[in-house]
Amino acid sequence: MLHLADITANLDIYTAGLIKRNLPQASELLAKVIKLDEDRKATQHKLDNNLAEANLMAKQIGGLMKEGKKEEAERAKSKTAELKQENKALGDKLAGIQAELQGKLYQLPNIPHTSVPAGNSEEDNEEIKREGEIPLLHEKAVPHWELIRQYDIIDFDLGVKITGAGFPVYKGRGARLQRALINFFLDRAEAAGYKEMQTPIVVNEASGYGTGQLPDKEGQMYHIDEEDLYLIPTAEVPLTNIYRDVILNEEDLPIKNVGYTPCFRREAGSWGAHVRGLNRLHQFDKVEIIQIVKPETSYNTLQQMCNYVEQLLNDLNLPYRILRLCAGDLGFTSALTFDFEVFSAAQNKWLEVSSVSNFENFQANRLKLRYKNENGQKQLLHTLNGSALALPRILAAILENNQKENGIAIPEVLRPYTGFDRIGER
RNA sequence: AGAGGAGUGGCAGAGUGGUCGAAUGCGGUGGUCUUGAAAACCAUUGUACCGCGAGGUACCGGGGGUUCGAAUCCCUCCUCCUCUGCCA
Repeated sequence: MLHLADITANLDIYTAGLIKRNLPQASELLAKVIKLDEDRKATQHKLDNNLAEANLMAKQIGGLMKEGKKEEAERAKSKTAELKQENKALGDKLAGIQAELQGKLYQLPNIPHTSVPAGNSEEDNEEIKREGEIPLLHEKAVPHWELIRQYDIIDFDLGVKITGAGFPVYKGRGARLQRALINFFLDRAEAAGYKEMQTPIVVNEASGYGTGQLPDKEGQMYHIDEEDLYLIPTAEVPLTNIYRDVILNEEDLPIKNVGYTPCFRREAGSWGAHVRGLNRLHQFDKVEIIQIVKPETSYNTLQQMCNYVEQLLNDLNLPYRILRLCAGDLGFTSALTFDFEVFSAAQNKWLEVSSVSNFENFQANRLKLRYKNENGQKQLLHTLNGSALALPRILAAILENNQKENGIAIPEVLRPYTGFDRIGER
């Protein structure tokens, strides 16, 4: 959520930022928000004054009662009725204004960083780096959805039987390989100074609002009606909401946490012929890193997190490219996002496996996540996160890129985790 | 899940209708004393909003209600504890 005082102080920047986000009516939207805030202040001021008066009268009545002046007290009481009614109306009005203001603010996305290219769709994303060699596959090479059948390591039909489409069953060496990747990612993160956290994978509404999945993306999350809870679409939600309503000390910073969780996405409407196999699932595993840092260091941190992700891809020996997302493709809460895509050779396709973002204080403002600076003032922090990494597409790329005529070679770094160096015929 | 009990400031813990934003203790911060430290003593110490300021308002688990007035009474939800039941 954008910070109201910041908007007022830097109206031009915010207007331009939202226009870049393809919100041509930004100026009117912000004017409305500012107007609402002014209304809020005026109404609250009036209500506060009235309440002060009512408090005073109540005290006087109390005094009169004590002195035994019952009649005077009764007379004073009758005078409060009108004031009370007025305050009730003012209170309702204030609540209405606040709800409307809150609603408007919730609908405003974060403003893009200056380096974010203009654009409407993924077509306009800027490729800033390409690394690694695209493997030459043998003649009979096939996409991963063939390979998993051939080697019997992932079973979509079983998933359909148990649950439905998009919930695969990992079997034998397939399961082992996935577990190896999870452990590899967690160990690496820990070595890089991230603290491992195991969180709930079901969250309440407040958490959804805290990181920005709610109010507008509820269609993307599975909802448990009975308890009014949501299945997490990413570990970002629980990992970051740990710090909701928290005031940190300067020496606690930076916060660096990592968590492995399953993630659940309804992906309503995004299914199609181009999405096959492991490319898009309703349930998938992901290791997520988050950082909470002082505002002035957050872009260094973003770079550092990108370097970290890059190193993982290098170590897995996967060809990848890095994209700077354009304004139109940028997530609602993000100021700057780098997407990492690996090349899955048999599909001849780039697959997004990580998204590393700086949210600046957008989430922190919703979360009320602050720290006490050296002057004792409370200041909003910056939050960042990144996938490190998302499992299924990494798996797809490993399977496709490393396929030989007699099996699939396991990347060196994973062998200590898998305990085998290839996946062969069943 | 059923029965009972409880949720108060960083922590512990008083307060059951009116000078209570809240006693007291611990902790924190500043100071006195000391070569230094400890102890002792003095002062100070919640959050948010409005206001240039003086100051005002709200907050005693969340929401609603009764009352001139609510931490205190009522309703409701949440959480924790004890006992019973169930269970990985």
